[in-house]
Amino acid sequence: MPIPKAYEASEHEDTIYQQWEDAGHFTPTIDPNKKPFVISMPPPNATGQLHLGHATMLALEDIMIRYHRMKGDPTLWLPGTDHAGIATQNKVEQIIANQGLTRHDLGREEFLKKVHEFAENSKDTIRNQIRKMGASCDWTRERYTLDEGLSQAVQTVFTRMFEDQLIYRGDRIVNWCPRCSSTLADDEVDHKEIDATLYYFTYGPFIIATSRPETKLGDTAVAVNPTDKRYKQYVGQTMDINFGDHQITVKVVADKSVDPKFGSGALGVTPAHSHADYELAQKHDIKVVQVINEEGLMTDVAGKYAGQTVQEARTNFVQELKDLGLMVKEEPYKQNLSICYRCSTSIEPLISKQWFVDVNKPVLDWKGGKHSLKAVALDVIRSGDIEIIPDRFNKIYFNWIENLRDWCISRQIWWGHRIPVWYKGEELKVSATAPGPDWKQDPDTFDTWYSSGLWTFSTLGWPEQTEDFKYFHPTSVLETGYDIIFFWVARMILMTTYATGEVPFKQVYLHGLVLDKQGTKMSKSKGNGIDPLDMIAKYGTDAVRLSLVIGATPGNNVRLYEEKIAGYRNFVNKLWNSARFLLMICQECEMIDHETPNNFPVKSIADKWIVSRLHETVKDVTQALEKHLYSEAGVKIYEFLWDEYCDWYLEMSKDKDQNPQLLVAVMQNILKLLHPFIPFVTEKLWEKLGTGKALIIEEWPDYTQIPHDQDAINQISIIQAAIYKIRSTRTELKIDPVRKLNAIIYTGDQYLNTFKDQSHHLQKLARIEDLTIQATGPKVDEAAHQVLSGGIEIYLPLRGVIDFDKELSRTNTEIKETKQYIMATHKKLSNEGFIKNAPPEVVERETDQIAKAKAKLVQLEERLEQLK
RNA sequence: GGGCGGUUAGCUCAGUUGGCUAGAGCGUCUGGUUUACACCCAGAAGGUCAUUGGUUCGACCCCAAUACCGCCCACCA
Repeated sequence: MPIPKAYEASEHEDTIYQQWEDAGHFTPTIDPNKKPFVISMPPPNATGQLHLGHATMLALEDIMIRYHRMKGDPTLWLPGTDHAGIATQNKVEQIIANQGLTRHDLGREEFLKKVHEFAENSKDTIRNQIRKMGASCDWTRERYTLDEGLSQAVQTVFTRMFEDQLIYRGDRIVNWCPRCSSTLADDEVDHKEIDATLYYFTYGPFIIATSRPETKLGDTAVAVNPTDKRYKQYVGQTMDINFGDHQITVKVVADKSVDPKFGSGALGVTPAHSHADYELAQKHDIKVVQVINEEGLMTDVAGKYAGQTVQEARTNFVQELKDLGLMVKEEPYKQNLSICYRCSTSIEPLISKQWFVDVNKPVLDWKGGKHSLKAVALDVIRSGDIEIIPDRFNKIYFNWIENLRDWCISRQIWWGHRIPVWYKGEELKVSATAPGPDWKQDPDTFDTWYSSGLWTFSTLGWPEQTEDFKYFHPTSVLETGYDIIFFWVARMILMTTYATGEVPFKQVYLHGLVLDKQGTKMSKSKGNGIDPLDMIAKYGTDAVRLSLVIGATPGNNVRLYEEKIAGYRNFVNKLWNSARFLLMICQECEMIDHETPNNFPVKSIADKWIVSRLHETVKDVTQALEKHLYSEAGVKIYEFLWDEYCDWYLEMSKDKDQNPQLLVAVMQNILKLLHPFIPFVTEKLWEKLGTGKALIIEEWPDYTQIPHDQDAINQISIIQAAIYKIRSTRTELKIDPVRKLNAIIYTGDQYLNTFKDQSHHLQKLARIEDLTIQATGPKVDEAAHQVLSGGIEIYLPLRGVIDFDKELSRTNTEIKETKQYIMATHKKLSNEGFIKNAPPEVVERETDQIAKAKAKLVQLEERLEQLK
């Protein structure tokens, strides 16, 4: 039974996946004699849906994984999910908000139960969606950041850092999100430009400018530039400033960071609510007064404004300043507002007691010395222990690490790993469980990235020295989006080098963002998003995978649109149908060799040609994959299948010298090369055309085992050129494509045998009835005339059909073009520098080309004479 | 303010050690039921490779500057 005419992806994919998984093909065998290939899957958040970013990640990683598995490497792709502290908690808070509830209404325990339920549900969804993408990851090793073992790892690392005094608790200025009621790390703060007002008002003897007048109620200093003559007299003084009945006391300090040209040149310093001011305060020993609390309300310090929101206080205070006649002017001002990366609420910098990781303390044993986390994180890239692809991200990474401040790791949200610290009065103990009665645990949880920073090794059983950890760590490649380089990649490097003394991975491959056809970011609000699952349902996973991989280069964004996916669906169908054709011919002759792949029984020149081209393709694809050039590898095999195997070899096979064994042998190799890219359709076809073993665990082709014959390539190329010429001549002369023509070809001596051997292909593919092939011969009247490079002449006798004026002008045009080419090439060849400096093979090629063009020109000119 | 990326056919993009007369898919046009595939086949039209200068025997590719588009970091109150 022939297979159906069109490939219906949805009918096969789930079954095939199930077969792979049931057969255990995703689980590697540990072999101490072999070097493993390992990827830790970046864990999707346990919050819901697979999006195109995940799809890209899965497609690329699955290509790497399948390629290495076929190469015979013990290959581990470890999947999992991330509890995603703030993100997940926010999601659930939104859900209960619909019932008019807050997490505080439910209480910690009850709320966490709800989040847990939600996350478990999402995990199921995500797991199935990862399977839909065809990801061949080892589900037997699936992990979740809140698993028992991973929590153990978190506690162990915290304890060790605490003992190394790398972790400290202290009052520091932090980024506070009033809506999340939590701190955020510096890189978890986004920025948004807004139209704000810059207020200038009288402030004792100064006029100061600020966009946040309400914070001035918490000022403890005024800073001026040391060179600023206007204010020199005040420096060092302490003075009281009155706003009506409200008084503040400020110290006047000089600091060169103050720009005398901005505003009035005098800066009101609010150490508790600005990072920059906080640093000034540290430097000049300035008092810190908190005027905004953790709910975003004014504190008692603000006097009559106490209890008001920041916004209210601003409006009211501005009004009061105006009433008092203190307001000097208001200017429109572009302010770069800090907002929360999870809920877009405006961030309040404030002072809070939090846990920090010291990134500058040299406590880490690394390459025979003691170094800071920061220093090691820089060293691993500088020394090449870790390679970032593309390497332009090195600079971005260095810049971030170099400017890294101590990392605030405590969060006031509930969903996450609890900080393993207990208090009893003034006493403090680090312990996973209560050290005894009356001890109270720190209410805070860890920054999500603290636990995901351990992902490559916590998932392998660390802190136990498990067989998995010893064998599979460090991992080979970390593949992820460039938008996550700071959040995650940098954190993994910091945490892993500290905890294990190893790098987490040897290479980092960064992919770009998926954008729509106009190049804008896809988002729910814009409605321009493409749901990968819809596309899978419509076009099949294989097509979706190709559309995300081909045309994408590392670190660069890709645009995705439905027509593109449809195009790759067509490719998948093309493959299906070429296999269908093989099955039709092989069914009769039962000639499929299931036993000895890579046996290439060549008979004809065309056979030698396709095998040689297969050799080149296997080589190109393999080398591209080794260099992480996935798009290029995909394009190469795409073109080989469609343009050469189908359009030429298959067509040539519809003839007397059909060679079914070879057709199948080549197809088997094509299926292998394509399998990492489009695993489903290739596995399906392998059932019919393969060896009986599953394709997923077949051996990757070795091009050195495939014969290569340059002469066969040259011979077929010249035949193809002749066929192209005849076909285009027909179109130009508007000859009915169905009509058979006669042809006379003068080949010269070199190609006489080639043309004679291949005459049946010429006849068939160029639709030639009577074909005369000779080395030379007389000019033919009333015929279309074409000359191939090298002087091979083709006559198509068309008595009464040829328009001689047209033929004349066509010949003239071609003569002109050929002359131009000869002149350009001649110029190149008569340039001494070229002969001297260009590689010999380039010079040789040019010499050869000019000779061929000259031969062609002679023929064309003779023809012109004849036409006149 | 600092840094990065992009600019190649109507659209989306390839073009990795600088060397054939710059390519593909989609779209357009002309034709086409040939031993698979109309999700197909054959052919055609369409490009001063953003601009200017430099290096080189030779530049889409390297360097410098400019313009426009996009992104990241910093945060001058």
